Amino acid sequence: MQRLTKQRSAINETLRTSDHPLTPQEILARASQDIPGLGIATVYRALNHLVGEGSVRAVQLPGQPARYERGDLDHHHHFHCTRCNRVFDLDGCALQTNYRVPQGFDVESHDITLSGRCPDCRRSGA
Amino acid sequence: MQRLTKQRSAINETLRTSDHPLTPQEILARASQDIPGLGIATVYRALNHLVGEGSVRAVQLPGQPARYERGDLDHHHHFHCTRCNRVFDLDGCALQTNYRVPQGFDVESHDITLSGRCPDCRRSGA
DNA sequence: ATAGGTGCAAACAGTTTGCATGTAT
DNA sequence: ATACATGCAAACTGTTTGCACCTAT
Repeated sequence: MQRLTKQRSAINETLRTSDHPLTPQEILARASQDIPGLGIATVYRALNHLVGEGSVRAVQLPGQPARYERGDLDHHHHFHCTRCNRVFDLDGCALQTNYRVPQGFDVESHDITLSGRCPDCRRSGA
Repeated sequence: MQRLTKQRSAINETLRTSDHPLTPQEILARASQDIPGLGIATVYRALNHLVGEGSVRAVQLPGQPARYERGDLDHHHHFHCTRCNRVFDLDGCALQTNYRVPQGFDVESHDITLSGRCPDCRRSGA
C-alpha cells in the first residue's frame, strides 16, 4: 500500500541524517541533489505519509513553517534561535513533573519551545 | 503617533473582554458587530501595532493560525483541545524550574502548549 | 492641514489538490 | 497490468501590502 520510490528514499534519508528538524524547502533542497527535478508537492506528500505512519514527526514552532524530524527520537524539545532562525534539539523533558491542569482536562501531549540566542549568535551578534 | 480610531477601540475591546485568545477572523467577526464594514487587513494592522506596543500578545499554537490575547495577563500557558480546536488559558508556569539548556544557549522566553481533550469534548465525544 | 488609518484588491508564503504521465509492484 | 506516485500548475488559507480615500488630531 506504500510504495518505495527513489524520491521517498531520498526524503527519508535526508531526514535520517539531519541532527535537527528541517523545513519542506530544506528537505527539497537537500534531496534535489540526489533526485533532480524533485517537486515540492512530492516532499509534502511524502512527509504527510511518513507522519501518518509515525516514522516522521512534525515540529511546529510558533510562527514558523513546519519542520520535520525522524520519529524514532526520544521525547525531547526544541530551542529556536530568534536571530538565525535555526532550531536545535534539547534532550529530556522540560515539563514540570507536578504541573496540574484544571479538573476535566485530559492532557495527551505537550509542546515546549525555548527561544533566545544560540551559541553562535551569542558569540558574534550583540 | 498612534491614533485612536473606532476600529482600534473595537478590536481592543474585543480582546479585552475575551477569556481566551482569538484568531484574527474571530476578532473580525466580533468587532464587525460594532463596526460594519471592518476589513480583515485593518484587524491585522491593528494587531501588529498592538503587539509591537506590548499591549497585546500573539499566541502561536503549532499548526494553527495565530491567536491574540491581551498583553497584561500574568505569565501563563495554553491548552489546545484537539477535538473542538478551542484554546484555554492555564494559570502558572509549567516549565521545570531546574531545566538546563546546553552551555552557550541564552534562553529569553518559552512557549508551552498542552494538548488533548477539553472537559466538554471529554464529556460528549469518545 | 496633515500624518496616519481604512477598505479593497492584489500580492505573498506555505500547503494542498487535480490531472495527465510515469513507475514499483 | 494496475494501483499508486510524481511533477506541474492551479487552488486555498493565512497574512501583508499598494493605493486612493477618509479622519483623528
